[in-house]
Amino acid sequence: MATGRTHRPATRSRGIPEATVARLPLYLRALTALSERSVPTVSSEELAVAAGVNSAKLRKDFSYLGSYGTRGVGYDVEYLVYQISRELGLTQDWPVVIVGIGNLGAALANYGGFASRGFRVAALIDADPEMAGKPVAGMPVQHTDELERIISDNGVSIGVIATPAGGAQQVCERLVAAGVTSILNFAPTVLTVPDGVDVRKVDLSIELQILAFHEQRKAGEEAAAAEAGTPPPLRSTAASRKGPDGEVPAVMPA
Amino acid sequence: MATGRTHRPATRSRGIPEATVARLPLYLRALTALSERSVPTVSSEELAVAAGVNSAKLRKDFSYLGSYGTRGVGYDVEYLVYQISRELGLTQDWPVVIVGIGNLGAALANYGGFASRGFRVAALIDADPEMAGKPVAGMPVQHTDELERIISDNGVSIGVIATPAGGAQQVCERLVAAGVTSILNFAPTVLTVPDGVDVRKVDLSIELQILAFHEQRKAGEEAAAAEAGTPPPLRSTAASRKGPDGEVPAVMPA
DNA sequence: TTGTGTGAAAGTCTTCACAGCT
DNA sequence: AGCTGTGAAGACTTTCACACAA
Repeated sequence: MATGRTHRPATRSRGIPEATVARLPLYLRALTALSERSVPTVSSEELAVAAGVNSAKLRKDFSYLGSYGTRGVGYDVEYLVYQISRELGLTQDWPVVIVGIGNLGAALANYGGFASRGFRVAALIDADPEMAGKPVAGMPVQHTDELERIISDNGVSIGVIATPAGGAQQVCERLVAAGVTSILNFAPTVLTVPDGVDVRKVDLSIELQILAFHEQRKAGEEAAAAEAGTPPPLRSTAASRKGPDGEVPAVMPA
Repeated sequence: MATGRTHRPATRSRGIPEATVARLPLYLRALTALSERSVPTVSSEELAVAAGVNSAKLRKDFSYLGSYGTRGVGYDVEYLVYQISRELGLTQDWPVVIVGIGNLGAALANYGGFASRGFRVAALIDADPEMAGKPVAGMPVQHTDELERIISDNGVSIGVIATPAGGAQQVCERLVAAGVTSILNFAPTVLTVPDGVDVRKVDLSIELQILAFHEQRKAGEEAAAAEAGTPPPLRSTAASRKGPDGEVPAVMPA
Protein backbone atom coordinates (compact mmCIF):
# COMPACT_ATOMS: atom_id res chain seq x y z
CA MET A 1 0.00 0.00 0.00
CA ALA A 2 1.64 3.16 1.07
CA THR A 3 2.44 5.10 -2.01
CA GLY A 4 5.82 4.09 -3.19
CA ARG A 5 8.63 4.21 -0.72
CA THR A 6 7.97 0.77 0.62
CA HIS A 7 11.69 0.68 0.67
CA ARG A 8 11.86 1.11 4.40
CA PRO A 9 13.80 -1.52 6.33
CA ALA A 10 11.69 -4.03 8.13
CA THR A 11 12.64 -2.26 11.31
CA ARG A 12 10.49 0.67 12.51
CA SER A 13 7.58 -0.83 14.30
CA ARG A 14 5.99 2.60 14.09
CA GLY A 15 6.91 4.94 16.84
CA ILE A 16 10.16 6.76 17.29
CA PRO A 17 10.80 7.35 20.99
CA GLU A 18 9.95 10.86 22.07
CA ALA A 19 13.44 11.41 23.44
CA THR A 20 14.80 10.61 20.02
CA VAL A 21 12.37 12.92 18.24
CA ALA A 22 13.49 15.73 20.49
CA ARG A 23 17.08 15.23 19.37
CA LEU A 24 16.47 14.95 15.66
CA PRO A 25 16.40 18.75 15.20
CA LEU A 26 19.79 18.89 16.88
CA TYR A 27 21.26 16.37 14.51
CA LEU A 28 19.65 18.12 11.61
CA ARG A 29 21.22 21.41 12.55
CA ALA A 30 24.68 19.86 12.87
CA LEU A 31 24.23 18.04 9.57
CA THR A 32 23.09 21.18 7.81
CA ALA A 33 26.24 22.94 8.95
CA LEU A 34 28.34 20.06 7.60
CA SER A 35 26.40 20.11 4.38
CA GLU A 36 27.11 23.80 3.92
CA ARG A 37 30.78 23.06 4.31
CA SER A 38 30.36 20.34 1.69
CA VAL A 39 31.45 17.59 4.03
CA PRO A 40 30.34 14.38 2.33
CA THR A 41 30.28 11.90 5.19
CA VAL A 42 30.47 11.96 8.95
CA SER A 43 30.97 9.36 11.66
CA SER A 44 28.65 8.95 14.60
CA GLU A 45 31.40 10.19 16.85
CA GLU A 46 32.02 13.41 14.92
CA LEU A 47 28.36 14.16 14.52
CA ALA A 48 27.69 13.39 18.15
CA VAL A 49 30.28 15.94 19.23
CA ALA A 50 28.77 18.53 16.92
CA ALA A 51 25.32 17.88 18.29
CA GLY A 52 26.42 17.72 21.89
CA VAL A 53 25.41 14.13 22.64
CA ASN A 54 27.33 10.90 22.92
CA SER A 55 27.81 8.64 19.95
CA ALA A 56 26.07 5.57 21.31
CA LYS A 57 22.94 7.58 21.82
CA LEU A 58 23.16 9.04 18.37
CA ARG A 59 23.55 5.64 16.75
CA LYS A 60 20.66 4.28 18.74
CA ASP A 61 18.57 7.24 17.69
CA PHE A 62 19.40 6.74 14.03
CA SER A 63 18.65 3.06 14.31
CA TYR A 64 15.00 3.98 14.86
CA LEU A 65 14.94 5.73 11.51
CA GLY A 66 16.50 2.82 9.66
CA SER A 67 19.98 1.77 8.65
CA TYR A 68 21.23 4.86 6.95
CA GLY A 69 24.93 4.50 7.70
CA THR A 70 27.73 2.50 6.17
CA ARG A 71 29.82 0.36 8.48
CA GLY A 72 33.42 1.34 8.52
CA VAL A 73 32.60 4.65 6.89
CA GLY A 74 29.89 6.66 8.55
CA TYR A 75 26.82 8.51 7.34
CA ASP A 76 26.26 10.32 4.08
CA VAL A 77 25.51 13.88 5.13
CA GLU A 78 23.10 14.85 2.37
CA TYR A 79 21.17 11.64 2.61
CA LEU A 80 20.78 11.95 6.36
CA VAL A 81 19.69 15.58 6.07
CA TYR A 82 16.97 14.44 3.74
CA GLN A 83 15.88 11.48 5.83
CA ILE A 84 15.68 13.46 9.04
CA SER A 85 13.92 16.36 7.34
CA ARG A 86 11.36 13.98 5.98
CA GLU A 87 10.92 12.26 9.31
CA LEU A 88 10.35 15.61 10.99
CA GLY A 89 7.90 16.65 8.33
CA LEU A 90 10.04 19.50 7.11
CA THR A 91 9.81 18.62 3.45
CA GLN A 92 6.52 20.39 3.50
CA ASP A 93 5.81 23.96 4.42
CA TRP A 94 4.08 24.72 7.71
CA PRO A 95 2.22 27.98 7.94
CA VAL A 96 2.34 29.33 11.49
CA VAL A 97 0.50 32.14 13.20
CA ILE A 98 1.89 34.12 16.09
CA VAL A 99 -0.67 35.49 18.51
CA GLY A 100 0.36 38.30 20.81
CA ILE A 101 2.71 40.78 19.20
CA GLY A 102 4.33 42.34 22.22
CA ASN A 103 8.05 42.40 22.76
CA LEU A 104 8.32 38.66 22.58
CA GLY A 105 5.92 38.14 19.71
CA ALA A 106 7.77 40.74 17.68
CA ALA A 107 11.07 39.09 18.50
CA LEU A 108 9.71 35.77 17.33
CA ALA A 109 8.35 37.31 14.16
CA ASN A 110 11.75 38.74 13.44
CA TYR A 111 13.58 35.57 14.28
CA GLY A 112 15.17 34.42 11.06
CA GLY A 113 15.66 30.74 11.76
CA PHE A 114 11.93 30.68 12.06
CA ALA A 115 11.04 31.16 8.46
CA SER A 116 13.96 29.13 7.27
CA ARG A 117 13.49 25.46 7.77
CA GLY A 118 9.98 24.47 6.77
CA PHE A 119 8.08 27.13 8.65
CA ARG A 120 6.43 30.23 7.33
CA VAL A 121 4.84 32.97 9.38
CA ALA A 122 1.37 33.20 7.88
CA ALA A 123 0.10 35.96 10.12
CA LEU A 124 0.74 38.07 13.19
CA ILE A 125 -2.29 38.54 15.39
CA ASP A 126 -2.87 40.86 18.32
CA ALA A 127 -5.84 41.85 20.42
CA ASP A 128 -4.88 45.51 20.57
CA PRO A 129 -6.76 47.51 17.91
CA GLU A 130 -3.92 50.02 18.00
CA MET A 131 -1.57 47.38 16.67
CA ALA A 132 -3.75 46.43 13.74
CA GLY A 133 -2.15 47.34 10.46
CA LYS A 134 1.19 48.19 11.97
CA PRO A 135 4.02 46.41 10.24
CA VAL A 136 6.14 44.05 12.29
CA ALA A 137 8.88 42.10 10.58
CA GLY A 138 7.55 43.43 7.30
CA MET A 139 4.07 42.11 7.87
CA PRO A 140 0.93 43.90 9.01
CA VAL A 141 -0.43 42.87 12.39
CA GLN A 142 -4.01 41.66 12.18
CA HIS A 143 -6.70 41.91 14.80
CA THR A 144 -7.84 38.94 16.84
CA ASP A 145 -11.25 39.20 15.23
CA GLU A 146 -9.68 37.79 12.10
CA LEU A 147 -8.18 34.81 13.87
CA GLU A 148 -10.62 32.15 12.72
CA ARG A 149 -10.59 33.35 9.14
CA ILE A 150 -6.81 33.48 9.00
CA ILE A 151 -6.42 29.96 10.38
CA SER A 152 -8.93 28.60 7.97
CA ASP A 153 -7.83 30.52 4.87
CA ASN A 154 -4.22 29.52 5.35
CA GLY A 155 -4.73 25.99 6.58
CA VAL A 156 -2.73 26.77 9.68
CA SER A 157 -2.23 23.87 12.06
CA ILE A 158 0.54 25.29 14.24
CA GLY A 159 0.04 28.30 16.47
CA VAL A 160 2.44 30.22 18.67
CA ILE A 161 1.03 31.95 21.73
CA ALA A 162 3.03 34.91 22.98
CA THR A 163 0.29 36.75 24.84
CA PRO A 164 0.27 37.60 28.54
CA ALA A 165 -0.68 34.67 30.77
CA GLY A 166 -4.16 36.00 31.31
CA GLY A 167 -5.32 35.72 27.74
CA ALA A 168 -3.50 32.57 26.76
CA GLN A 169 -6.15 29.97 27.53
CA GLN A 170 -8.80 31.85 25.63
CA VAL A 171 -6.57 32.35 22.62
CA CYS A 172 -5.69 28.69 22.81
CA GLU A 173 -9.32 27.68 22.72
CA ARG A 174 -10.02 29.84 19.71
CA LEU A 175 -7.01 28.49 17.89
CA VAL A 176 -8.06 24.93 18.58
CA ALA A 177 -11.66 25.56 17.62
CA ALA A 178 -10.44 27.08 14.37
CA GLY A 179 -8.39 24.02 13.53
CA VAL A 180 -4.96 24.39 15.10
CA THR A 181 -3.67 21.11 16.50
CA SER A 182 -0.20 22.07 17.67
CA ILE A 183 0.62 24.93 19.97
CA LEU A 184 3.85 26.43 21.13
CA ASN A 185 3.12 28.33 24.31
CA PHE A 186 5.32 31.13 25.58
CA ALA A 187 2.80 32.39 28.10
CA PRO A 188 3.64 31.41 31.67
CA THR A 189 0.50 29.40 32.25
CA VAL A 190 -0.74 25.85 31.91
CA LEU A 191 -2.91 25.40 28.84
CA THR A 192 -5.74 22.92 28.81
CA VAL A 193 -6.46 21.39 25.43
CA PRO A 194 -8.58 18.54 24.09
CA ASP A 195 -7.04 15.21 23.18
CA GLY A 196 -5.28 15.25 19.88
CA VAL A 197 -3.81 18.69 20.37
CA ASP A 198 -0.11 18.96 21.19
CA VAL A 199 1.23 21.71 23.37
CA ARG A 200 4.85 22.50 24.00
CA LYS A 201 5.82 25.24 26.36
CA VAL A 202 8.78 27.55 26.56
CA ASP A 203 9.08 29.30 29.86
CA LEU A 204 11.90 31.58 30.76
CA SER A 205 11.24 31.71 34.45
CA ILE A 206 11.00 27.96 34.78
CA GLU A 207 14.37 27.57 33.12
CA LEU A 208 15.92 30.15 35.38
CA GLN A 209 14.48 28.46 38.43
CA ILE A 210 15.95 25.15 37.39
CA LEU A 211 19.31 26.81 36.97
CA ALA A 212 18.96 28.45 40.36
CA PHE A 213 18.35 25.08 41.94
CA HIS A 214 21.59 23.69 40.60
CA GLU A 215 23.41 26.89 41.32
CA GLN A 216 22.33 26.73 44.92
CA ARG A 217 23.38 23.14 45.14
CA LYS A 218 26.82 24.01 43.84
CA ALA A 219 27.19 26.70 46.45
CA GLY A 220 26.05 24.31 49.14
CA GLU A 221 28.48 21.64 48.14
CA GLU A 222 31.29 24.07 47.96
CA ALA A 223 30.54 25.26 51.44
CA ALA A 224 30.19 21.72 52.71
CA ALA A 225 33.43 20.72 51.09
CA ALA A 226 35.20 23.69 52.60
CA GLU A 227 33.74 22.94 55.97
CA ALA A 228 34.93 19.36 55.73
CA GLY A 229 38.39 20.56 54.90
CA THR A 230 38.09 19.15 51.42
CA PRO A 231 39.18 21.58 48.76
CA PRO A 232 36.29 22.45 46.49
CA PRO A 233 36.62 20.18 43.47
CA LEU A 234 38.13 22.24 40.73
CA ARG A 235 35.13 23.72 39.12
CA SER A 236 33.66 20.28 38.85
CA THR A 237 30.80 20.06 41.18
CA ALA A 238 27.72 18.17 40.28
CA ALA A 239 27.64 20.06 37.08
CA SER A 240 25.78 17.51 35.12
CA ARG A 241 22.58 16.94 36.90
CA LYS A 242 22.83 13.22 37.29
CA GLY A 243 26.51 12.67 36.89
CA PRO A 244 27.32 8.98 37.06
CA ASP A 245 30.04 9.93 39.40
CA GLY A 246 29.61 9.03 42.98
CA GLU A 247 27.00 11.44 44.21
CA VAL A 248 28.59 13.90 46.53
CA PRO A 249 30.41 12.05 49.30
CA ALA A 250 29.65 13.15 52.77
CA VAL A 251 27.49 16.18 52.57
CA MET A 252 25.44 14.55 55.22
CA PRO A 253 25.17 16.77 58.23
CA ALA A 254 25.21 13.52 60.07
CA MET B 1 24.80 31.34 53.45
CA ALA B 2 23.92 27.98 54.74
CA THR B 3 22.30 29.60 57.69
CA GLY B 4 21.56 26.97 60.23
CA ARG B 5 19.01 25.02 58.35
CA THR B 6 19.56 21.66 59.88
CA HIS B 7 15.86 21.42 60.27
CA ARG B 8 15.58 19.13 57.27
CA PRO B 9 13.56 15.93 57.77
CA ALA B 10 15.54 12.76 58.11
CA THR B 11 14.32 11.76 54.71
CA ARG B 12 16.11 13.21 51.67
CA SER B 13 19.08 11.07 50.91
CA ARG B 14 20.36 14.08 49.02
CA GLY B 15 19.40 14.33 45.39
CA ILE B 16 16.03 15.28 44.02
CA PRO B 17 15.46 13.66 40.63
CA GLU B 18 15.99 16.05 37.76
CA ALA B 19 12.50 15.42 36.44
CA THR B 20 11.12 16.51 39.77
CA VAL B 21 13.25 19.64 39.88
CA ALA B 22 11.91 20.60 36.48
CA ARG B 23 8.37 20.45 37.81
CA LEU B 24 8.89 22.34 41.04
CA PRO B 25 8.57 25.72 39.31
CA LEU B 26 5.23 24.58 37.93
CA TYR B 27 3.96 23.66 41.37
CA LEU B 28 5.30 26.87 42.75
CA ARG B 29 3.42 28.92 40.19
CA ALA B 30 0.16 27.11 40.89
CA LEU B 31 0.67 27.48 44.62
CA THR B 32 1.45 31.17 44.30
CA ALA B 33 -1.83 31.67 42.50
CA LEU B 34 -3.67 29.85 45.27
CA SER B 35 -1.83 31.86 47.85
CA GLU B 36 -2.93 35.09 46.20
CA ARG B 37 -6.51 33.91 46.43
CA SER B 38 -5.89 33.18 50.10
CA VAL B 39 -6.62 29.47 49.72
CA PRO B 40 -5.23 27.88 52.90
CA THR B 41 -4.83 24.25 51.90
CA VAL B 42 -4.92 22.19 48.76
CA SER B 43 -5.07 18.48 47.99
CA SER B 44 -2.63 16.73 45.70
CA GLU B 45 -5.44 16.22 43.22
CA GLU B 46 -6.43 19.90 43.05
CA LEU B 47 -2.88 21.11 42.86
CA ALA B 48 -2.04 18.52 40.23
CA VAL B 49 -4.83 19.76 38.01
CA ALA B 50 -3.68 23.34 38.42
CA ALA B 51 -0.13 22.40 37.54
CA GLY B 52 -1.12 20.15 34.67
CA VAL B 53 0.28 16.88 36.00
CA ASN B 54 -1.28 13.85 37.64
CA SER B 55 -1.60 13.60 41.38
CA ALA B 56 0.50 10.48 41.89
CA LYS B 57 3.42 12.17 40.23
CA LEU B 58 2.93 15.28 42.30
CA ARG B 59 2.85 13.33 45.55
CA LYS B 60 5.93 11.42 44.55
CA ASP B 61 7.66 14.66 43.70
CA PHE B 62 6.79 16.18 47.04
CA SER B 63 7.93 13.07 48.82
CA TYR B 64 11.48 13.89 47.73
CA LEU B 65 11.25 17.19 49.55
CA GLY B 66 9.97 15.68 52.75
CA SER B 67 6.58 15.02 54.31
CA TYR B 68 4.98 18.37 54.03
CA GLY B 69 1.36 17.29 53.75
CA THR B 70 -1.28 16.23 56.24
CA ARG B 71 -3.05 12.94 55.59
CA GLY B 72 -6.73 13.34 55.18
CA VAL B 73 -6.32 17.07 54.63
CA GLY B 74 -3.80 18.09 52.02
CA TYR B 75 -0.98 20.60 51.88
CA ASP B 76 -0.68 23.96 53.55
CA VAL B 77 -0.30 26.40 50.68
CA GLU B 78 1.93 28.97 52.35
CA TYR B 79 4.18 26.38 53.86
CA LEU B 80 4.64 24.60 50.56
CA VAL B 81 5.35 27.86 48.75
CA TYR B 82 8.09 28.49 51.24
CA GLN B 83 9.55 24.99 51.10
CA ILE B 84 9.64 24.86 47.32
CA SER B 85 11.05 28.37 47.08
CA ARG B 86 13.77 27.42 49.44
CA GLU B 87 14.50 24.18 47.62
CA LEU B 88 14.79 26.05 44.35
CA GLY B 89 17.04 28.63 45.90
CA LEU B 90 14.60 31.46 45.39
CA THR B 91 14.83 32.79 48.90
CA GLN B 92 17.95 34.51 47.75
CA ASP B 93 18.32 37.00 44.99
CA TRP B 94 20.05 35.98 41.78
CA PRO B 95 21.61 38.73 39.72
CA VAL B 96 21.43 37.86 36.03
CA VAL B 97 23.03 39.39 32.97
CA ILE B 98 21.53 39.28 29.51
CA VAL B 99 24.01 39.32 26.67
CA GLY B 100 22.77 40.23 23.22
CA ILE B 101 20.16 42.96 23.25
CA GLY B 102 18.47 42.41 19.93
CA ASN B 103 14.77 41.78 19.58
CA LEU B 104 14.86 38.78 21.81
CA GLY B 105 17.22 40.19 24.40
CA ALA B 106 15.07 43.28 24.69
CA ALA B 107 11.97 41.14 25.04
CA LEU B 108 13.62 39.18 27.82
CA ALA B 109 14.74 42.36 29.54
CA ASN B 110 11.18 43.62 29.46
CA TYR B 111 9.69 40.35 30.60
CA GLY B 112 8.16 41.04 33.96
CA GLY B 113 8.03 37.57 35.43
CA PHE B 114 11.75 37.68 35.10
CA ALA B 115 12.48 40.20 37.77
CA SER B 116 9.75 38.91 40.01
CA ARG B 117 10.60 35.66 41.65
CA GLY B 118 14.17 35.75 42.88
CA PHE B 119 15.87 37.07 39.78
CA ARG B 120 17.17 40.53 39.09
CA VAL B 121 18.54 41.80 35.83
CA ALA B 122 21.92 43.16 36.82
CA ALA B 123 22.97 44.31 33.38
CA LEU B 124 22.22 44.27 29.68
CA ILE B 125 25.24 43.72 27.50
CA ASP B 126 25.67 44.06 23.76
CA ALA B 127 28.59 43.99 21.38
CA ASP B 128 27.28 46.82 19.22
CA PRO B 129 28.88 50.15 20.27
CA GLU B 130 25.81 51.90 18.87
CA MET B 131 23.70 50.23 21.51
CA ALA B 132 25.89 51.30 24.41
CA GLY B 133 24.11 53.71 26.67
CA LYS B 134 20.73 53.25 25.06
CA PRO B 135 18.05 52.46 27.59
CA VAL B 136 16.22 49.17 27.27
CA ALA B 137 13.65 48.27 29.86
CA GLY B 138 14.76 51.31 31.81
CA MET B 139 18.36 50.25 31.94
CA PRO B 140 21.33 51.40 29.90
CA VAL B 141 22.88 48.80 27.63
CA GLN B 142 26.55 48.25 28.35
CA HIS B 143 29.27 47.27 25.97
CA THR B 144 30.76 43.80 25.89
CA ASP B 145 34.09 45.24 26.96
CA GLU B 146 32.56 45.67 30.39
CA LEU B 147 31.41 42.08 30.65
CA GLU B 148 34.07 40.77 33.01
CA ARG B 149 33.84 43.75 35.30
CA ILE B 150 30.05 43.57 35.46
CA ILE B 151 30.05 39.87 36.31
CA SER B 152 32.62 40.32 38.96
CA ASP B 153 31.23 43.53 40.49
CA ASN B 154 27.77 42.09 40.78
CA GLY B 155 28.66 38.54 41.71
CA VAL B 156 26.67 37.26 38.78
CA SER B 157 26.52 33.50 38.46
CA ILE B 158 23.70 33.17 35.94
CA GLY B 159 23.96 34.47 32.39
CA VAL B 160 21.45 34.59 29.58
CA ILE B 161 22.77 34.44 26.04
CA ALA B 162 20.53 35.98 23.40
CA THR B 163 23.13 36.71 20.75
CA PRO B 164 23.18 35.36 17.21
CA ALA B 165 24.46 31.79 16.98
CA GLY B 166 27.82 32.92 15.68
CA GLY B 167 28.88 34.80 18.77
CA ALA B 168 27.36 32.58 21.40
CA GLN B 169 30.27 30.26 22.11
CA GLN B 170 32.67 33.13 22.56
CA VAL B 171 30.31 35.01 24.83
CA CYS B 172 29.80 31.80 26.74
CA GLU B 173 33.52 31.39 27.28
CA ARG B 174 33.91 34.91 28.52
CA LEU B 175 30.99 34.51 30.90
CA VAL B 176 32.40 31.29 32.27
CA ALA B 177 35.90 32.70 32.59
CA ALA B 178 34.44 35.63 34.50
CA GLY B 179 32.69 33.35 36.96
CA VAL B 180 29.28 32.48 35.56
CA THR B 181 28.36 28.87 36.27
CA SER B 182 24.82 28.67 34.87
CA ILE B 183 23.82 29.67 31.40
CA LEU B 184 20.48 29.95 29.70
CA ASN B 185 21.13 29.82 25.99
CA PHE B 186 18.69 31.20 23.44
CA ALA B 187 21.15 31.07 20.56
CA PRO B 188 20.52 28.19 18.20
CA THR B 189 23.85 26.50 18.74
CA VAL B 190 25.42 23.90 20.97
CA LEU B 191 27.53 25.45 23.69
CA THR B 192 30.59 23.70 25.00
CA VAL B 193 31.35 24.39 28.63
CA PRO B 194 33.69 22.99 31.26
CA ASP B 195 32.46 20.62 33.92
CA GLY B 196 30.67 22.39 36.68
CA VAL B 197 28.84 24.76 34.40
CA ASP B 198 25.16 24.13 33.69
CA VAL B 199 23.61 25.05 30.40
CA ARG B 200 19.95 25.00 29.54
CA LYS B 201 18.79 25.86 26.09
CA VAL B 202 15.62 27.35 24.74
CA ASP B 203 15.26 26.91 21.05
CA LEU B 204 12.25 28.02 19.11
CA SER B 205 13.00 26.13 15.94
CA ILE B 206 13.63 22.87 17.77
CA GLU B 207 10.27 23.16 19.46
CA LEU B 208 8.55 23.87 16.19
CA GLN B 209 10.24 20.92 14.55
CA ILE B 210 9.08 18.61 17.29
CA LEU B 211 5.55 19.90 16.82
CA ALA B 212 5.83 19.40 13.07
CA PHE B 213 6.82 15.81 13.62
CA HIS B 214 3.70 15.09 15.61
CA GLU B 215 1.58 17.16 13.29
CA GLN B 216 2.77 15.15 10.34
CA ARG B 217 2.05 11.96 12.19
CA LYS B 218 -1.49 13.10 12.91
CA ALA B 219 -2.04 13.89 9.25
CA GLY B 220 -0.68 10.51 8.29
CA GLU B 221 -2.92 8.69 10.69
CA GLU B 222 -5.90 10.65 9.57
CA ALA B 223 -5.26 9.78 5.96
CA ALA B 224 -4.74 6.16 6.88
CA ALA B 225 -7.91 6.11 8.92
CA ALA B 226 -9.86 7.61 6.05
CA GLU B 227 -8.39 5.10 3.68
CA ALA B 228 -9.38 2.30 6.01
CA GLY B 229 -12.90 3.63 6.18
CA THR B 230 -12.52 4.74 9.76
CA PRO B 231 -13.86 8.22 10.39
CA PRO B 232 -11.11 10.63 11.29
CA PRO B 233 -10.96 11.34 15.00
CA LEU B 234 -13.23 14.26 15.77
CA ARG B 235 -11.78 17.56 14.72
CA SER B 236 -10.41 16.66 11.35
CA THR B 237 -9.17 20.13 10.70
CA ALA B 238 -5.72 20.13 9.22
CA ALA B 239 -7.45 18.48 6.32
CA SER B 240 -6.33 21.24 4.06
CA ARG B 241 -2.77 20.50 4.89
CA LYS B 242 -2.61 16.76 5.23
CA GLY B 243 0.50 14.73 4.78
CA PRO B 244 2.55 15.29 1.67
CA ASP B 245 2.59 11.86 0.26
CA GLY B 246 1.69 8.48 1.52
CA GLU B 247 4.18 7.25 4.08
CA VAL B 248 1.41 5.68 6.11
CA PRO B 249 2.64 2.15 6.49
CA ALA B 250 0.65 -0.51 8.23
CA VAL B 251 -1.95 1.37 10.14
CA MET B 252 -3.26 -1.37 12.28
CA PRO B 253 -6.50 0.02 13.59
CA ALA B 254 -6.51 -3.27 15.38
C1' DT C 1 40.57 -2.15 10.23
C1' DT C 2 36.98 0.89 11.07
C1' DG C 3 32.69 2.35 12.68
C1' DT C 4 27.72 0.98 12.39
C1' DG C 5 23.71 -1.43 14.36
C1' DT C 6 21.83 -3.56 18.27
C1' DG C 7 20.85 -6.95 22.05
C1' DA C 8 21.28 -6.70 26.87
C1' DA C 9 22.22 -4.27 31.19
C1' DA C 10 21.73 -0.34 33.91
C1' DG C 11 19.56 3.73 35.14
C1' DT C 12 15.46 7.02 35.33
C1' DC C 13 10.87 8.23 35.53
C1' DT C 14 5.95 7.24 35.90
C1' DT C 15 2.09 4.86 37.51
C1' DC C 16 -0.26 1.79 40.57
C1' DA C 17 -2.37 0.64 44.62
C1' DC C 18 -2.74 0.54 49.33
C1' DA C 19 -1.01 0.98 54.23
C1' DG C 20 -1.30 4.26 57.55
C1' DC C 21 -2.16 8.97 59.60
C1' DT C 22 -5.59 12.57 60.76
C1' DA D 1 -13.78 8.74 55.53
C1' DG D 2 -10.17 11.01 53.18
C1' DC D 3 -5.80 11.92 51.43
C1' DT D 4 -0.90 11.51 51.95
C1' DG D 5 3.42 8.89 51.45
C1' DT D 6 5.65 5.16 49.31
C1' DG D 7 7.12 0.34 48.03
C1' DA D 8 6.83 -2.22 43.90
C1' DA D 9 5.75 -2.79 39.05
C1' DG D 10 6.09 -1.07 34.64
C1' DA D 11 7.64 2.00 30.97
C1' DC D 12 10.99 4.54 28.96
C1' DT D 13 15.92 6.05 28.21
C1' DT D 14 20.75 5.69 28.25
C1' DT D 15 24.89 3.23 28.16
C1' DC D 16 27.66 -0.76 27.25
C1' DA D 17 30.12 -3.72 24.43
C1' DC D 18 30.64 -6.43 20.58
C1' DA D 19 29.14 -8.98 16.24
C1' DC D 20 29.37 -7.87 11.77
C1' DA D 21 29.47 -5.38 7.31
C1' DA D 22 32.31 -2.65 4.13
